[in-house]
Amino acid sequence: MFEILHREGRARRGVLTTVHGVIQTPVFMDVGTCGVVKGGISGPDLKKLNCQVELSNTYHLHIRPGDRLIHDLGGLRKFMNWDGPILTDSGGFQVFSLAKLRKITEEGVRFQSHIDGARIFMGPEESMQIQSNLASTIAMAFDECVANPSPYPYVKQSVERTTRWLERCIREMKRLNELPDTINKEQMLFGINQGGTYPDLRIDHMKRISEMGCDGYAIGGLAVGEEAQEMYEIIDAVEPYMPQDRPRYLMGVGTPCNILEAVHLGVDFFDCVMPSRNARHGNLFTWHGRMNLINERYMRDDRPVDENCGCPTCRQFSRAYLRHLFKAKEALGMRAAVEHNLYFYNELMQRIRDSLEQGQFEAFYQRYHIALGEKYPDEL
RNA sequence: GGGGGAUUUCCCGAGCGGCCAAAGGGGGCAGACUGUAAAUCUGUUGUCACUGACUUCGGUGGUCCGAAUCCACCAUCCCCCA
Repeated sequence: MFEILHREGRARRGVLTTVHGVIQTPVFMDVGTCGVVKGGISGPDLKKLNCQVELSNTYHLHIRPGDRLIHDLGGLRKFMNWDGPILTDSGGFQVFSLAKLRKITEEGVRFQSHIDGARIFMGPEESMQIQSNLASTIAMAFDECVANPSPYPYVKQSVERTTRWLERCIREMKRLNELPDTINKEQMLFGINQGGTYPDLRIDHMKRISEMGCDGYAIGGLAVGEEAQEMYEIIDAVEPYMPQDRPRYLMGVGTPCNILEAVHLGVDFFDCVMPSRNARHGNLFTWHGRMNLINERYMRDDRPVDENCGCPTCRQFSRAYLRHLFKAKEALGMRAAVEHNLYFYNELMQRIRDSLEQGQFEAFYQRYHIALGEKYPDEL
């Protein structure tokens, strides 16, 4: 159940209660596609980084090690030693990202495994079965994520199919939650809004799925090719049609600025590979903007990445040392960088929540919505 | 003492008379990354007054219209025989 504690403009400060714990929103979910956050971050590590929700992926875990195996070992939470809530993505995004390796029909999607080329079929029922086996807290509906821009007629028929797929997801989940060997019989289901960059398709679709009684609603298919401004316009257009009493999740987004803008527009849940991926590439997020750790200017810089940051990395290592670790391709560098970025993202959300509780969100938004996107200033 | 082979731009290494400021790696520098086929990808890497000019391929001299490429000597390194 979802409860809204405070509002400021369209922004919401809420609490989602789940069988695996309480989620304070707005929240960022740390992405661990294959049952681990890349860079060597364990479940207990995530706790120290103030992670509330871990996100894993249906498609990847189905291919390896197999969802049945994970079921037999007690579910993904036990498997990866993470005792908090998990959201599993449905494989819908792989319909987009593995475009060269798949074929879509009404029934579902035929993928060619990116690991060994084996043919895999995934439709709404299969996706729900896999997610049920993984026993995540929240399952995502199986959708088609379309690249932006895509032609109107294609997006229209794709969205209609995604609606029919949602009906099948709901039916299948109901069935699975009643089976005796289902680990999490309270699994929640979030529906996903699509419609590319066309406001009318977005709104029509949102109206349709909002009547279908999902536990939450996601906006998918954004940050996949369109300009940020266009993304905000879509959120702005769709948000009024999203149920007030359900969490809203903007899938795969994004930069700290994107998140702040979207909270401002009424979104509660976020996830993105950006903090972990950029960290692996030496790119760190700070309150002064983005720092490229491998830049020459940090060679002799004895200071932590951010003097005011409480993360394990900033408490232990200098910029110069981290730069050295990156240059030497040492695993510790990546791990330390990922820890910093995840801590930063979770800290960002904490500060957003605090500001909402204090009625100061608008001021917070004005102060940071530009600054967070800047390049780290030379004088610092 | 005799015979043979090498020496290329930061490093390794291709080039064996014009299309060579010189392939390809590595390293360096910078950029990208948005429900993760991503410890990946892109650009750049002699100098400058940069759609052009100048200096560079161990050194010095030479052959030729033209040399990193051919010749002579010198230097350094490696291998083989004594």
